[in-house]
Amino acid sequence: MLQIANIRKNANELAERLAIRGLDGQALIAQVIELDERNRAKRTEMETLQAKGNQLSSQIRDMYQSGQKDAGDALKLESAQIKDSLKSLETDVELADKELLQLLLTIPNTPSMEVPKGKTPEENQEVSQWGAKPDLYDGAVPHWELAAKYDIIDFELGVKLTGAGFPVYKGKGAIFQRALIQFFLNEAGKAGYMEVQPPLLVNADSGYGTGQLPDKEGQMYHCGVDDLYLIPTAEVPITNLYRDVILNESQLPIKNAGYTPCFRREAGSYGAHVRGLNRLHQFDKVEIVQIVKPEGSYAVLEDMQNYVQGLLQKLGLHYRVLLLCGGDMGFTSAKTYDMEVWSAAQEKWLECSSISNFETFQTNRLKCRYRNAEGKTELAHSLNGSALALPRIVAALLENNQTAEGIRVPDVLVPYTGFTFIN
RNA sequence: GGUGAGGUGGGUGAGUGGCUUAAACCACCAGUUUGCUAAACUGACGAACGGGAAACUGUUCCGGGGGUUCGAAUCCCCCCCUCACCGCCA
Repeated sequence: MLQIANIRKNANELAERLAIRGLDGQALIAQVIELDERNRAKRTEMETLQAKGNQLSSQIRDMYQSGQKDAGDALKLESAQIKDSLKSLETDVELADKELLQLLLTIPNTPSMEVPKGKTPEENQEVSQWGAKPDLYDGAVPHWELAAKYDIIDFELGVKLTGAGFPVYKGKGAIFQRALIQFFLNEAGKAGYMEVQPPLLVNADSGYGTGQLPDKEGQMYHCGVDDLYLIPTAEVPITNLYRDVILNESQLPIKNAGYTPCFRREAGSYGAHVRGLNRLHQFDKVEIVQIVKPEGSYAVLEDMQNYVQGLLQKLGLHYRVLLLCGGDMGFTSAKTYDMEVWSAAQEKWLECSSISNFETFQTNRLKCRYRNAEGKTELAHSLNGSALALPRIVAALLENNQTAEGIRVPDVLVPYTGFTFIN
């Protein structure tokens, strides 16, 4: 959620930034400011009256204590009248605040000025590419066929147990997944991220804190009996560790990493492009999260982005880095890089990581603040990124490394798998 | 699931209707002094929002929501959560 104080102060800049998403920023901001001005006038009126009432109350107290009972009784009447008029003023202010809040909740984060304008994925900017498309041998097939051929991932079995999008990993397939998770976690540890194991179910407050609620309500699995949500990403529980917290400046930057399964309903996305591991309801992911001081947050975004590139390079995967255009960014992000790996047998790019700076958009909701050098509390900036999401990495590794003899395991993973070929 | 006890500032925790501007202690911060991984002393120290150029000032906030009252952390009602014990159980 955008900060109202910031909107008041930097109206033009924010309007311009919203326009990067293809929205009418001027109109939105103008609407907010108009509501805000109206609300503040009302609030001042209410507070003046409250002050008067408080003053009367202490006068009444003094009179009773000095034995002037009649005078006190007279003031009581006046005080009761003030209370009456306060009642309607208070509801007015409450309604006005609610109206403003509702409006603010519908406004997405303001893109950073470096974000390209645009509305569709085609307008994303390719920043860089690494590696080259592998030359596959003649018998090369997509990963879902490899999965069946080597009996490492069973999609039908998952359908029996649960439904589509819940695959069962078997044998070397299961070990391969576990090896990747372990590799990603160890790398994160080496890069200074503290590992956490958060709960996989969260309450509604946490959902609101990181912005999944009310925006993406339908995308999360919900346990009605206990009113809890299955996490769609570790971003939710890990970032919410810092909800309602005032940090000391010396604690920043906070760097956390966590592995969790992720659960997504993916309502409405069916079709050929969801085949195999391309889109699942349950998948594994290692997530990195940072809570930092505002002034350095964009440098941190670059660090995180470079860190994820390093992982892909160690795995030897051909990838490209995209700077998302305004219209393709998530609701809460100010700047997002996507990483896409090349899937050699499907001959297309697969998104495997998304790294974003949220500036104060999440921390404003989370009330995640820190005490700066002057001792003032200030909202921190939050960032996160996938490092990495497993299924599409697995898909790319299976497809790109397939040979007539089997699937070659990348060197960096061999210490974790204990085998060099899936065959 | 049963029974009981609780929810107060960054933390511990006092506070049963107005003198609370929320005590005290701890932590954090600043300073002084002594000097070796630090201690002692002194001082400052809740948050959000509003008004003001500023000094300053107003309002709200003691789990959440209602109510009683001129006045509520304090009294009443509803809800939520936590802890302890018992039961069940990995």
